[in-house]
Amino acid sequence: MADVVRKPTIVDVARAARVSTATVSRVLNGRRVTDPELVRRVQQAAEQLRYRPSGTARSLKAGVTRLVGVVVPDLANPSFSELLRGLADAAGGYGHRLLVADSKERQDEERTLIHELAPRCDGLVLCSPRLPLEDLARLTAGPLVCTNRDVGGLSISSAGVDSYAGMTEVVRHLAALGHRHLGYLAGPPTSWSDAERQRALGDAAAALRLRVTVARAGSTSEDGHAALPELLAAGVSAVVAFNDLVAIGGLARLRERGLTVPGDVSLTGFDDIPVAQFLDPPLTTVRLPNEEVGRQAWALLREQLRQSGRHGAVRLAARLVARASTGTAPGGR
Amino acid sequence: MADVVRKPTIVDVARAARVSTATVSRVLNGRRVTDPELVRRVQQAAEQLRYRPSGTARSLKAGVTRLVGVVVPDLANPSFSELLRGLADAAGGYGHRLLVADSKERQDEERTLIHELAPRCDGLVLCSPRLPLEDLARLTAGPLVCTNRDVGGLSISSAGVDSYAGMTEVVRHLAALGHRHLGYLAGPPTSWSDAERQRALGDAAAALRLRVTVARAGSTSEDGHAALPELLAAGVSAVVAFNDLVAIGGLARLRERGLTVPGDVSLTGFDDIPVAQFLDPPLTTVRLPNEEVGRQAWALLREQLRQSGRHGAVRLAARLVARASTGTAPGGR
DNA sequence: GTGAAAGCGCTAACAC
DNA sequence: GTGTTAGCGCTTTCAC
Repeated sequence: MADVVRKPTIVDVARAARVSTATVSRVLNGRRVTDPELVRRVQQAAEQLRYRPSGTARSLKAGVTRLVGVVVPDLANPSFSELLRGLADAAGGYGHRLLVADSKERQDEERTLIHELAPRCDGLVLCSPRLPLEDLARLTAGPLVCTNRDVGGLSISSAGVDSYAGMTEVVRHLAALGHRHLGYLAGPPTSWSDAERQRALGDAAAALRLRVTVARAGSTSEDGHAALPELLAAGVSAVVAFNDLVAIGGLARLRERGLTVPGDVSLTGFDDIPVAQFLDPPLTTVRLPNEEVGRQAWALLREQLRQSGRHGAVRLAARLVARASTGTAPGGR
Repeated sequence: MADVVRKPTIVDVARAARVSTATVSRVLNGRRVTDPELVRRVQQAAEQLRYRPSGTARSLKAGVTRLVGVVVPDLANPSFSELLRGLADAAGGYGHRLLVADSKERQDEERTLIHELAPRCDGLVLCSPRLPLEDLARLTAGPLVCTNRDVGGLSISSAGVDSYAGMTEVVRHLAALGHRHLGYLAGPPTSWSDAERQRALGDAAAALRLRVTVARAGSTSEDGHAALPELLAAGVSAVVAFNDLVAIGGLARLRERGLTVPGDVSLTGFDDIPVAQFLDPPLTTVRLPNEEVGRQAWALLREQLRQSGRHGAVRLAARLVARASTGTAPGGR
């Protein structure tokens, strides 16, 4: 009448080794057990039964899960993959694993996921959350870190990149090359990073007396490819893309139109994804330390895990990487 | 003497609402509770205490975690991101979440992660595991699915892409264009997918009486960029890359050398990552349904979750996408 | 030094 | 219909 499928528990091991469950626990956790005979019996029984202690039971007993919940708008977006890698590595160093979920850029899904993940984790990292601030405010139950997102005056930790400064550099770079009319291929409407970049673009352009035309694109190459003609029609001499992927789509469209880069039109991206430097021409872009953002997110979460209420904000520098996709404006000086 | 930090438990809610814990549980789980007054009291108490049921306790009671452990060699690799997305989506539809870990292409790390994740999940998905077959065989404890990996005669489910057929198509395509000497930019040495592609390349080339030169590259654009000269020195007329990223690096190197594609040299990738079609020239490659592999992995895992021991194998078709990076061989007919 | 037993937070039989 | 209670698998006092 042996249960064939049931996983062996500590009781089974104890019975097989003819010791108490306490002893099994002690042996398996390296606590002091003097009698070598008992140690041997326990190890042998555990081995033979292929016993694995239940992580759930351990978590319940310990009161912590050693799990970090992560909500991402799009798992397939390279920027988030990099962030995830940094986060996984940093948290892993402290024995914490990642419970990852994809919100597919949808606010309702994001809300649902947050509520579902929170009770199963020690803390949450929300990557570029699309949720409005007031919703975020209601979440202040457990340890929480937001990345690349303004958290207003809320007592929420945040880690991110200084998109504003990065974009300012881009505009200055283009202005110095004589461009007077810039086109912007905008990102997802709910993205705070996009709002931030657009704000920097507007401010810097105003200060330098540049014209700006904005076309709604998105976050993929298809989006950039589709939206670029609108900018061309407006007569821009330089195209600033929300990110590298969008820039790549724009670049393809420019080629289709028989336009050369940077001869006819200059082009910039944002992110400096690995392929950016291998494009033709190599893409002028802004390097974002996404992996480091992930690491910092963990550092901030850890602070809260150690002492609840300790929140902070980290803003990492983004710097312009000038390559060959930008050049002097056609009619410029 | 109120504990400020302690999270409220079901007992706290029961006390506050002056009912039993069973009633709290029933109300919160939508079980039948007739007295509307009780319902109201419970809801109010739960609300006010900001009560969240412990996921750990629920898991322990239920005997399942609703968690799927996933081990990936490199989180930042686009192919894995796509697979992850498909897996997350499919599993999410059944209320399961992903516990993701990055092995950084290291066998020992992979082994460690498997042993750490297994006891915390209902099942495991190993993406392109680098571990030798004999190690894999020892893991046959819980539900397990491997992706893009030969599992020999082991009773392990596997989902993957037919790289062999895909690569065979590539070689035939190039042979038809008159190429007689192919160069291969090989992937990571421990990758089974690479071995499979290389085998197909060898077989097809032999059948068509083509010469093949292999250069060790890797999985990144840098690797392709670095390894390409070796192939040029050998005098190949077409370069076949392990994947698109490697191909992009190779493409950049060809341009640096003043060579045109496909005029002087033809080039192919593998994966059809989103940017492939936007390159100059658009890359001839093999489309891999990575997201679908993720979905199938879940389907196979679910089979095992429903009935342990039910394993299967799914092999998805990969098809050649001929674009402009391949053309007739320079001296060819 | 080892075993017995309490208890982590929850759900579901069972009793009333 | 609601309350009482056992028990999920583990760790860790507390007795002996």
